[in-house]
Amino acid sequence: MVTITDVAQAAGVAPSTVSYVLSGKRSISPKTRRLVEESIRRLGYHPHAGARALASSRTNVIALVTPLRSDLNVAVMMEFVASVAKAAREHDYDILLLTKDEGPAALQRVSSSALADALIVMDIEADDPRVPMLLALNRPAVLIGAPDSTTGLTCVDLDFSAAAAGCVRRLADLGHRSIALIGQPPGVYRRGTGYARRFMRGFTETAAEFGIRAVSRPCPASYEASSRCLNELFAADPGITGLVVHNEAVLPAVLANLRQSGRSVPADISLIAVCPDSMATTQPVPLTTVTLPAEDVGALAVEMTVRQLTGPTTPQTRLLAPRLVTRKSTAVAAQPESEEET
Amino acid sequence: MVTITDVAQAAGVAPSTVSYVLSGKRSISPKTRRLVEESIRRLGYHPHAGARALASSRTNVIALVTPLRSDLNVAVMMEFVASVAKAAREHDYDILLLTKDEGPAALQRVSSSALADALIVMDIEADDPRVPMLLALNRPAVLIGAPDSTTGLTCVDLDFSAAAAGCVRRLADLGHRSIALIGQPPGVYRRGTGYARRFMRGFTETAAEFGIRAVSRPCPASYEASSRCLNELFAADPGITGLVVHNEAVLPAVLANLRQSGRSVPADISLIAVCPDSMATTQPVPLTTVTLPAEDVGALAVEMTVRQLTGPTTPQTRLLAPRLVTRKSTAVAAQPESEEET
DNA sequence: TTGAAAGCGATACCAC
DNA sequence: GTGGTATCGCTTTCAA
Repeated sequence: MVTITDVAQAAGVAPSTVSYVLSGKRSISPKTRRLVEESIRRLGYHPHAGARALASSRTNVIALVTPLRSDLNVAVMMEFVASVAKAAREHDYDILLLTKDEGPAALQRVSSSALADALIVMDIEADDPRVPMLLALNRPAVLIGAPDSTTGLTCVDLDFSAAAAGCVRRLADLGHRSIALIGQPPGVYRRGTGYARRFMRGFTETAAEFGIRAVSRPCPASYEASSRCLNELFAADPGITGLVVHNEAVLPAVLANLRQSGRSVPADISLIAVCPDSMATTQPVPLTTVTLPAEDVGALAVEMTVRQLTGPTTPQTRLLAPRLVTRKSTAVAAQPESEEET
Repeated sequence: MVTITDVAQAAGVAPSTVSYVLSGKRSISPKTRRLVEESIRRLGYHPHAGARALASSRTNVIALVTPLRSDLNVAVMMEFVASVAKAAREHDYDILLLTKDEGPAALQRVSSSALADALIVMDIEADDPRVPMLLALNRPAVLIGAPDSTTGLTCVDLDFSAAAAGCVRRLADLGHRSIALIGQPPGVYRRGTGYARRFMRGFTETAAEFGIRAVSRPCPASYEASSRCLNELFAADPGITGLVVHNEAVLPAVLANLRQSGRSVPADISLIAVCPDSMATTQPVPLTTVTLPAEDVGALAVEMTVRQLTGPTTPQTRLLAPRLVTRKSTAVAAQPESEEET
């Protein structure tokens, strides 16, 4: 193994000098710098992470806590994880992967054993057991998502409320007066996962503002459930012409159902999906979607983490704007028979 | 911060004794053990990972290299990652997450800086640039997947060849004499990703053994591409009654296409999909699938890693058997008119 | 601008 | 069965 001493000897300087060249914490003569850097490269020196952590109390590792088994939104989840991983590397941090099932104790363990300098925690529930632990740990932390009470917490999230509002506004602008939302599986709301609730609330409220009828329903991830859900929605309001689907898994099922029941998209029903772009283009009709800027969220989460690591910061919650991408599943509402044309 | 010395003092023993209680590397009197364990719990002691790594040259971390951005098989990928993470924790290891884009240099970095004791590398290509690096590093490593040459490597993978054979056999048993395969996107084959090739080869070869006609085609992940692909397959052999889809992304698209072209599943076409169970049940017809035992693969990869860490082992490649789950998308082939009934 | 040396918190060897 | 202590490789203070 190549140590700092080896490098120092090769360069004819003291180990401390090598350390300073690496850290940039004091000025080094150009000549010495050259010498040291040369030796580092020649010997293929990489500082020993453990030794460094021990001496400096910093690991350059961020723990990422993510719900790996959640069937919901696997693709979206993955995008978050990927963007966090990428952003972390850009700041010279590595990612230690913890799963949500490990619970609050895992946070404790990682923090106390100095495995990571900071934590990024995903899939936050309304009353998440990991939150009090996080607060107690007193380590830099960023939540992706937000619990009911965000006091003392730094949170980043998509503005799901705005996403829902955007969907409703678009449908309203197209002349739809009766719209429906197919939501996430019931369990997601039951657990109080923030984004699902916020989306549904935003949907209902914005519809109210626009004075249009809106019904919504959670929907389990199976074909039958989605048929049932769709039927219930149309039973509740037969005049529905606009549909928002906030449930990736049943997206193909919903489209198949609509077709089978003789409703064509977008002629009869305008549909907006909340999903990654990749899913939008593998459906029979390219879907108008609200895209969740996972890339930005990940980058921002890392940035806020690094900022906390660099100096004191004040807790804040930042909500990112969603993007509405228009494709071919939305159209102007058919003229209702009751209204007369001028 | 609570150190081993604090615990030792609280328990009235030497630090080394605490260390031995923890590691079990020498016998401890029941009384001392109680005393020490008590103090550990009371003080909430967790050994400092860096200090431990420095003194013992072991980190209890496994680096997992995974292609986070690959659009293909996100769900399946995630299952692998999840199962590796879970299995690792069961062996008291943590996971350091590296992405494939970081390339071979990342392996080098992680190994040289002693961030991890071993590596698990996913999504291996025929001539993967990470493989020579892995060989050079001389660290315990397990590949999930396999390159062309596996000399000196420990690999775990699904037996995609057997998976394909299983599909063909099933279709043949049901009386289908003309079958087709919709494969992964062309890029996957071009990169020489082992599993895709092995599946396609297995498909063709087994069909030949059974003396039935088989055509296959890669398929890009878009609706249009999948229509085109389907058309081309039927153009190549209008008599196709059995279809294997080894491409999650276009699965809904293929089903929609079949329906639109008036072919019903399973009456006219028997379909077997290679995908996670969750996708099988959100389609209009519950799909007969070949399920990839991701859970087992992850567990086995970790186990083989840990074994290497524990003692000397001989390189070996292990292929796991796929599971064929019968649902409702497969049926006995319609009696061809040309053959007469007895 | 650089060097010497004291820790950081464990492990594991050597004594007893 | 237990204790003392050198050691791991690096950072950072103190001195020059």
